[in-house]
Amino acid sequence: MANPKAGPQRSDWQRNHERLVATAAALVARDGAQVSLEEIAREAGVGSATLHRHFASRQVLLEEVFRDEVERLRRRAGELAGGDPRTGLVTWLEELTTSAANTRGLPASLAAGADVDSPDGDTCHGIVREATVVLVNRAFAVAAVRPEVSPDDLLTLVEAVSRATEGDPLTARRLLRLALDGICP
Amino acid sequence: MANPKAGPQRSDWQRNHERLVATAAALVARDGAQVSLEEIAREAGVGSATLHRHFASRQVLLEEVFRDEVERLRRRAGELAGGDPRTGLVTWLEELTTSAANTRGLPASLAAGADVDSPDGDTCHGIVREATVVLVNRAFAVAAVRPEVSPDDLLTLVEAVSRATEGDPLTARRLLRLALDGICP
DNA sequence: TTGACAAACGGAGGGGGCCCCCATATCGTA
DNA sequence: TACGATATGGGGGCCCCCTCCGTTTGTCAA
Repeated sequence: MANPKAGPQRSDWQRNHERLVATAAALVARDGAQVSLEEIAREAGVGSATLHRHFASRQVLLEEVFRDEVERLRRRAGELAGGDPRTGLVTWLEELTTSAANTRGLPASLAAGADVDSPDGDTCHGIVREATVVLVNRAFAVAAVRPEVSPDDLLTLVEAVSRATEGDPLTARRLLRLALDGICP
Repeated sequence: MANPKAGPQRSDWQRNHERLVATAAALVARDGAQVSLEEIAREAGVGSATLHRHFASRQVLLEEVFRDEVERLRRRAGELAGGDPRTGLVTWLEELTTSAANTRGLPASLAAGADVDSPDGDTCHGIVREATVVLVNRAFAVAAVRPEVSPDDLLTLVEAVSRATEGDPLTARRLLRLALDGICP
């Protein structure tokens, strides 16, 4: 239904789709990822059946809500992959954490996306994961990261920290630095 | 209602209270902290009104469900406060993380408890927090921890990691060690 | 322009959850 | 045993998720 490969849809379909995503973005930003789907439909001026026809699950809707921000992050990772591997990875993890802590609902959505078994490029979690893998591998190559650390470890850590500090990017950033540097002197 | 200072309650009150906590413990262990309160009441053989009369909120019920495990942890912290400050703190954080990751619903309950403004000794979060403060202060005294690290930072980190790895204590432990030691060599 | 068909819509309802009201039942005691 | 305080639970209100199905709307060919 929300299939990007599908042919041209009717104009009302497209209009409603956009209205739903925009409304969902606003309400998720205000109330978090658990906001009522009924309320999103009401606010968008469509019946709840329409919402469910467009998005098979809450997660599918959230994926679309956060797609732009995640695309921005992906491009940023591309930039960082051109510079110093160590700085690049650290900056990436910091900016990812800050973005997630700043974007209500994103940490929960990224974490939920980790449990879906669709190709990496198809989910927000997958996109972030691919970017992280690239930057971690570059850091590995110059021994800037402990060898026993995996990209998924780092992702779990980032998602955990940003979820625990949702709405407080400064604390999120501080906790991430703590984890990166270690607790002991 | 669930006030421990209250005088002797009627026997049926006490019986139902115990049944509810025991049933809640079983269902939370099976399904997590979001299990339906109606189901707990049904399974315990009481009306849902009775459940709400005994526990003003889900959080109050969870506090009671996890009280024993948290008391066990508190005692363990007391033991650890007698040995080496550095080892004691690290062991404490590891065991706390492992316990939380192993106990379905506990991470969520601890995190939720952080937002309640009741005295530290009254909530599971508060009890864990007091224990952590003691051990962190001992570690501070021998400079075994970076001075900019606060007990609440460590708690947030532990709660975040254990929540993100709920049901997988090995990963929880690995991620905690990572954070304690730092990501880079 | 119009007519016909596929595509899309939305109200309504079933199933469930949370919480509370109040008529009823039970416990402890005199 | 009878009485009053204490505790119970069914049922209802309200909201949520999701689907069915009768109705509307957009599109395109004639």
